Amino acid sequence: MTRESPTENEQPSRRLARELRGQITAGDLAPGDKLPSERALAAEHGVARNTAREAVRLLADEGLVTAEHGRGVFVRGKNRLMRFGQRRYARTLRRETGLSPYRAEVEAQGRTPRVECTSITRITPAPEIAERLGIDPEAETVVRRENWYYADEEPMQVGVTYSPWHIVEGTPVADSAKMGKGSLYARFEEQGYAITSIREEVTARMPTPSEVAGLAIPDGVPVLDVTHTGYDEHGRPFEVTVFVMRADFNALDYRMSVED
Amino acid sequence: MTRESPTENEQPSRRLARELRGQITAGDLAPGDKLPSERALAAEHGVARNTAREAVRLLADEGLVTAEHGRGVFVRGKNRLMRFGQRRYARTLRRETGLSPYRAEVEAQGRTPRVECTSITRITPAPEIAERLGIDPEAETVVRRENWYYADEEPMQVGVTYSPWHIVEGTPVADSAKMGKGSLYARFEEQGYAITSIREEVTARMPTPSEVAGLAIPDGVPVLDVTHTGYDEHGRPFEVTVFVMRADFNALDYRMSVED
DNA sequence: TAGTGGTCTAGACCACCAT
DNA sequence: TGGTGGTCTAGACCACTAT
Repeated sequence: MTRESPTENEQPSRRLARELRGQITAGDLAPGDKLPSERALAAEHGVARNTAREAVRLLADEGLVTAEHGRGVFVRGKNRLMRFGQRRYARTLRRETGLSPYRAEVEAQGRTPRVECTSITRITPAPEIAERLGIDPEAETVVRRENWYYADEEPMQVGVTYSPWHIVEGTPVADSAKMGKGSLYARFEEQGYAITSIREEVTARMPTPSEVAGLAIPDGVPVLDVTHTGYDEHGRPFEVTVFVMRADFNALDYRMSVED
Repeated sequence: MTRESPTENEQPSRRLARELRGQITAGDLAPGDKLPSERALAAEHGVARNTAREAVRLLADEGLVTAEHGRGVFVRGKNRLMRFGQRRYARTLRRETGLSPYRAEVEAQGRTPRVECTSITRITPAPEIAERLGIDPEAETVVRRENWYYADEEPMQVGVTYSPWHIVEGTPVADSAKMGKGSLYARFEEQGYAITSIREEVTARMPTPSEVAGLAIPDGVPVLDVTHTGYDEHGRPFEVTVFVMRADFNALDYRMSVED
């Protein structure tokens, strides 16, 4: 599969990257190990520092190493993945643990979860949101609720939930002071909107500069972009949540039957 | 959300990147437009060529532009997404159209699909595969079937299917000459394995060098990595397929009910 | 303070593309 | 052929980290 033999006329930066990659995959450089400094690599291999730097950049783009300013370049470990699927919304999970699915998943990994609602505003929905909520964006406003999800104080995900104003007006969903414990979906259920079916549209992309800053995303790590729509027992959509997750820490796990 | 105001002490490369990004998002530079050459950008903004180049690299990493050797740097258009979900496996789709779900999706977009099976081999499965197939990797071999998916001759996905030898021995699944038309799942069904439920584990990552080469993936485009397991009516797994898809052309669309 | 990565300069040559 | 991006050199200064 992966061809790792030297090519003729191979460029110095590629050659150096290939050598380092080999040491990483062979285990000579283990996760957490520090690579030689760019200056040392340059001297040892008889290239300019910028060339050694380019080699390191290639590895960073592949997600194999992470550079830390002033400290060095380190081999990235395999990260524990948090897996989220439709069980995220299961009622039994909420009833048995009293925990939101995010908290349950993080605690299961022995880490400390924290969820912070950073803003609740009332806005005119973007067309994509209004379309999924089945409302007229010019006639109805929505409540926009931004949640940040941390594990051991490291940011993992951002979720922005949109819900029609007429559904959440006066409820805890629209007022952080009244949210209480447990899942957002418990609050929806109390308002008569029990989540019964969902749609999840998944894609991946590189993070925007503000996402890099907000989620502290290292180089070479993409994000999963999940647009989730929740439907009640009558098939009516009542909330859309756009999740942005670090792809190196998060995965999705769906199990479903195949319809005829 | 996105902060695009100049910062004090902003670095020249970031400043130039921000200006170009602004022109792109404002529409002054439309999809398909060519950016000024690196040398022109450098001269116009009074920076070294390497600095202009760094600015372009930042935009490429965000997926906003693509550099084409010898031609120039171009603004990337929004790509049509092909959406795949559990309907991919629905029997009615196979029966009504006689097409594989991939072909159906691509034709629906007015493009020309092609699927090529590049290799069929019999191997000892990797532990992750054996685990999902519920077999002992030391006691049983699997058939490995590699399929490449194209749209207008542009590679979109690779899918590698693993199935226990005892299930596919002597069947068209293990012999490309006998495959015939239609979906692989039609062939499985003929062998008594009707796909009834599925599990899909989704994550995203940057492509490996060989994936970059094989799928012709531009800079700054991640891949979706989907491990799919197919189960028959008795809940027994009979095939695992690992899909690698360009994230800028592919999306996943799942609809499912939430269990109690 | 010494060592690290981050950025920048001002050149050079090469590989690719269109004309 | 001229213009483009791709790479490389050999320096320089800055920002961050650890001691």
